[in-house]
Formats: sequence, structure tokens, C-alpha cells
Amino acid sequence: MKILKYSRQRESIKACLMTRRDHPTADHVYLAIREEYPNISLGTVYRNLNLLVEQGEVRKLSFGYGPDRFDGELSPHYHFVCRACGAITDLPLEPSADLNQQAQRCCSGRVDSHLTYFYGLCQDCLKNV
Amino acid sequence: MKILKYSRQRESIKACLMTRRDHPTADHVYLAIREEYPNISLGTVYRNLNLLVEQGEVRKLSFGYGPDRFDGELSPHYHFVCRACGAITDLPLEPSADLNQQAQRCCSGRVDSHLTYFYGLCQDCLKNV
DNA sequence: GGTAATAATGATAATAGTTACTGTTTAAGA
DNA sequence: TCTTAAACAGTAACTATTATCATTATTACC
Repeated sequence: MKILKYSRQRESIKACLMTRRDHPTADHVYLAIREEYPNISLGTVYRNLNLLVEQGEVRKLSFGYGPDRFDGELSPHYHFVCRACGAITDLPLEPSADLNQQAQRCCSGRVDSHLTYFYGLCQDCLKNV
Repeated sequence: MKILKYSRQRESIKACLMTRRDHPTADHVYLAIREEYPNISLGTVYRNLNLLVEQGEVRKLSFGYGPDRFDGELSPHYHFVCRACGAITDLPLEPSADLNQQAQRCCSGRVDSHLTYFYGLCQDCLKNV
């Protein structure tokens, strides 16, 4: 694992992700960090987010549409995406090892992991139907 | 569902996806269709692929990296992605309804589906390790 | 503490993938 | 056949992200 030189900006980005549960985009993080470091550039945010992902301090979530999201919660869990408002919430559910085994049974290669997103309507959007 | 006017180009795109199992990108489809329609434009391919997805005649696969892939196989199934070569193969495995129920138990909204990709090494890449 | 080496920065340009626009062509129904 | 509206090819524009580069900040060593 690459050794990084300390940077105030990266610490701030990491702290930002640790304290929020809304799975922000790079741009959301950029806007937040600008409160503290008005001159930070979007490129710096992207670079540091990717570095943090490499170091395993942050997770990146890629859905099929829109920008990537970032998650400071490291415990293994799934995500739920609201089809109506796009909100992303954590599901306190351990990733299923059994699912990997099921896939392994019908796969000619070696399965080592899976990525799952659940879809539906969140509590708030259910009310407005 | 929107009613579409017939187009030779769209038929050709659909036929292309029905006959191949390699989950091509829009650009792959574009190159293939150009054999028959040398003047087709990439925009037309994208527009028709999206129309076919809307009509439910084709599925779109979005991984976190690289361009989207398209799948003419409509039966419910999962996909396996090789980390080494990027090849995508179908897994003859029914999407798990039980997994949705598990997620529902710990979700405050309504879960109606999930999207799962399995990762690992394909048969060919396992040999070259 | 001072200083040299080098990694990180801000600003900006470049890129990949995709969608939008525009004038022309084509399908479909009267 | 004629009319209308959708689809087309070609191209510009857009979104999200990465790369480049001169400047600044961090670290290690004296």
C-alpha cells in the first residue's frame, strides 16, 4: 500500500465522509470542504477520494446513472436506492456468503465477491404516492 | 409504452443483440451495424439501444467503470465479471426473491428488486495466473 | 531551526461516454 | 400520392472524471 504524505485537505475530506450518512458525490464533498478550504479544487477532491478508496478508508458506490457516491461507513453492508428521489441508505445486512456459493456452482471461473444494490421506494416517497 | 415507428436500423441493432452473448458496448454494436449500414451514426445506436431498453426488449448493464453493456437475453439471470479481462458472462441463476425479503426486513421503505454483479476470475484468466 | 527533496495542491486542459440539436429522409396513414 | 411526424446522419454539447503543470506544503536530514 502506497505511503502518503499528510495533507490537511485529505484529512478534511475523510472527516467529512466519516460524519455524514448521505453517501455524497465528489461534488457534494467539494462543496462541503470549501467551507473550510475555499480554494480547494475539485481535482484535489477526486484525487483524494480515490486515494482514500485505495487505502480502504472509504468505499465508492457506482450505480448505473449519475455520479459516483462515497461512503465512510466501512462495516460490510448493502445499500438501498430510492427510485423516486435517488436517496441512498445503508441496510444493516451482512453480505451473503451463500450467494457467492450459489453463483460459484454455475460459474466456470472463480467467484470471489458480489456487489448488490436494492431498489424501491424510500419511506418518504411512499407517503407521496 | 411509447409506440415506435419501424426503423431498419433499430431492427438490425435488436437482431445483433439477440445473436451475440458477449454483452457488447454501444460502440461494439455501432461497429457491427456499420457492416450492414455504413452510414449509421453512433447517436442513432445510442438512441435505439435506449429505446429498446425502454420497451423491455434489451437490458442495460452498468458496472462502475467503462461504458455500459447491453444484453439481448431477457430471461432473469445474474452476471459474472472477470476482474482480469473484464469479460462478462451470464450465470444461469434465478435472481433471489429471498434476498429482497431479507433486505425488506431491515429497510424502512419498500424494496422491490435488486441488482447484483458477481466478481472473480474467469476460466481463461485462472489458467494464466 | 534551516534546507533540500518530493509529494500534494489549485487551476486548467483533456478525455470518455453519452445526450441534444438540426436539417434531411423515411415510414405510415388518409 | 400527399401529409405529417418520427427517425435519421452529422455534429455540437454536456457530465463526470482524470491528467498536466507550475507552485506550495510536508517531511527528513543536517
